[in-house]
Amino acid sequence: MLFWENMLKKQYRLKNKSAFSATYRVKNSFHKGGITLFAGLQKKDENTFTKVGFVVSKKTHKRAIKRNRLKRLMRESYRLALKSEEIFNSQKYMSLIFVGTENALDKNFNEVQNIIKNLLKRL
RNA sequence: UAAAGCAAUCGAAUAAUCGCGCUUGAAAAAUUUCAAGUGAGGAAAGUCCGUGCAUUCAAGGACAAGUUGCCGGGGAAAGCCCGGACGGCGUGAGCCGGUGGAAAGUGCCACAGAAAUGUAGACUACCGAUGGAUUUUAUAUCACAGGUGAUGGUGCAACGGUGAGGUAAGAGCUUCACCAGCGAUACUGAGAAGUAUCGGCUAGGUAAACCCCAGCUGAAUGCAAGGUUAAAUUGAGGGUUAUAAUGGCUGUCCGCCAACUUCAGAAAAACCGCUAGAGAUUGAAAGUAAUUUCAAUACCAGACAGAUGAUUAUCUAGAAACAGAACACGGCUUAUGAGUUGCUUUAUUUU
RNA sequence: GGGCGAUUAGCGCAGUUGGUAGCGCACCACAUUGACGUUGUGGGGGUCACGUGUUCGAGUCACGUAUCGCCCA
Repeated sequence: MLFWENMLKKQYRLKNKSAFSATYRVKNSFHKGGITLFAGLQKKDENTFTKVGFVVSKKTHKRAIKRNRLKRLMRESYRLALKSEEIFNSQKYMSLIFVGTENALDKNFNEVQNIIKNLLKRL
């Protein structure tokens, strides 16, 4: 289980549209501070990777740079959480999706990091 | 020194740790690791113009439709750029301008006003010289014929304006002075146009109303264009290997896993197009300039749930603006913090 | 990435050759009623999204900007 160190390369990302909609359909979600976490089904096979997606919709804000900024912050927070092994039960799920909304747009890195840690705890 | 104008430039920097896309090489072995290199903008934006490129239709001519509109030059082209003319704004450096034709034709010009385009005049008004009538020839008189367009509390605009002469009253009245506008001729200029002289005295505005003239344009769809390869049906996508096929789910039995129907999805993948170019940087030459030509140098993003981030320290204006490539390019427009450089103007002070 | 459309009173909408901006609901006042509602009469409320231009004069014409919505997989 050493793949944690190299997490967030392409292969650990959620990619297919079908996979996204499948995760949404489980309806297992948590919300805090403008970020919503969707979790998929529990794993059947321990050897498969947990895949992650980050979403900030175009309706959240018009400017691409602000949406990109939030996605990067969320991704970095998740990466650091993995590295420090503060991930709790998150690896039991096949997929996770973080959805950023309007309230999270102007937050800085520390705030986003705290929110994401909190969300991971609650899983 | 202050306030302005124009042009250009920059678009925070350095170090450490962790991390990402792409390319190349090596290892491992079939997607991982290591190393090296490289990795957003002046607007990448808006999609307002114009191209290349691709597919489909058409292919000759004319009309229609659209579009542009001072002159010359540049440019692949452009609602583009440069230089000039004219007009407007500013004390000035300078800035702004969709700037052909209203004397081919049509429409419109509310309200007000006598009248809104027809060299008008019903009405109001002035005159009664000329002719006529009354009368006594003259003088005088007139709801006469007629003359006039100066007069009219209008209006954005009233058929050139102001002053003088002139007349019965008046009038550009081929009377005068100055001004405005129109036409012709001459000269200057490549041309737009400018200057001078002469002429005739008037021709309202609107073409971002129809229109006329001149120039230009095959039409439609946009890289999600389009091409190649592979696969053929899922219920959480794909690949490889191994094992089982009286198997799996369940403690056991029943039941379910075929097919059909219904519901919910999906039509998924890989490669090409894809970045060597109406390019970039530097230098030289031609030109007032836009721009063009020549030489040298290097190859400098290419993703597809979509790569540039986080932390710390130094620095600073104290965690700097506007803002993120998605086939590519030329423009235009809009957003933008703090500065820096050059030239010029105006004002003040000192010498 | 590409292509369209809309913006007028608190809300929903009209507004053609450019000439003082209207309708319905809502709101306010009065009348009717013992009171409320209904009904009737009257009234208020507008930067015509914003800016620049054309014109004597722009909701209307032209150009630019902003916001909102729709379509193409």
